[in-house]
Amino acid sequence: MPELPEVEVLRRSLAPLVGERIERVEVHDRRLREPVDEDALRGLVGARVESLGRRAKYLRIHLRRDDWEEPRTLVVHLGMSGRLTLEPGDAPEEPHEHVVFRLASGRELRFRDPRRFGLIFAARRAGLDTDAHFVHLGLEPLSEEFSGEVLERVAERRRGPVKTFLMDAAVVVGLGNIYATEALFRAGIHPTRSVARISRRRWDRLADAIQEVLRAAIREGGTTLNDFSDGEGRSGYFQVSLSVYGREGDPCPRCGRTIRRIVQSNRSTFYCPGCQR
DNA sequence: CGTAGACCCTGCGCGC
DNA sequence: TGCGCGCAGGGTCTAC
Repeated sequence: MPELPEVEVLRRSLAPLVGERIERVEVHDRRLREPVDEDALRGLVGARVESLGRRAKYLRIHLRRDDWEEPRTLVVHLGMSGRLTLEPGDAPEEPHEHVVFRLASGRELRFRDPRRFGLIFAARRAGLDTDAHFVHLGLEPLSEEFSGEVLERVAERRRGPVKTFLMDAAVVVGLGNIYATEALFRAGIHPTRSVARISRRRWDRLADAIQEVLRAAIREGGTTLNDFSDGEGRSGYFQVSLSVYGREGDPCPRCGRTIRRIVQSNRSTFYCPGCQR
């Protein structure tokens, strides 16, 4: 469900969390991508939310408590079907609500995830980037150091199709199936093209296309295909701006040729045979 | 070492 | 209407 734009939209929508204090933690089902460490989460009671961050598709909720020697961070990954919402405490419990944080204001932060590919854990904030979940991650695409030049340099050590390359978090983070697909359309690059056969000019175009599509999606509140919503339950609108993703058989918005679907590494890829070479 | 494929899990929409 | 199948926005582990 969520790629970088959706997690970023979620992060921004949860601004009202800042200053809140955790009063109680309920773990209803520990079976997620990794078993939930119930004790570690309950150890967060009494902590106050200081700020909200993001790395790749991971949301980071930074916490402080007076008697802690160092701050901790609650890390949430939504997997394919996860949702994190801030709700009034009297809202009815919904299916698959695995973890619920009761807050001092009476509101609740609820983590719901039907498919249970998501993840939630607490860690010390210091050195978080050397945690096993983060240490291997590649470039942040919306950062200063991201460019066609770096992409090209990383690609020198790699082979295989560019779509697979873009979806490898060791290369660049935050791009999933939708935005990797859309960025390639915008850059006019065929998804099966080998990374060894992409010119410097096209790497530049691709880096620009990645940043453009991510920024546009954030602006539109993310992509809601089925069930994405931000922390306040609002849907995104970027799905109407998708050019090729999910549009097999439709005419290409640019040239009118029929959009095709293929499978790469077990994932659907959509592209225009006219515009992408 | 890097890459391709299977796998984790539930729900939904489609065709019969 | 009911059922089986294929598919879904992610990440990790294994076998080459």
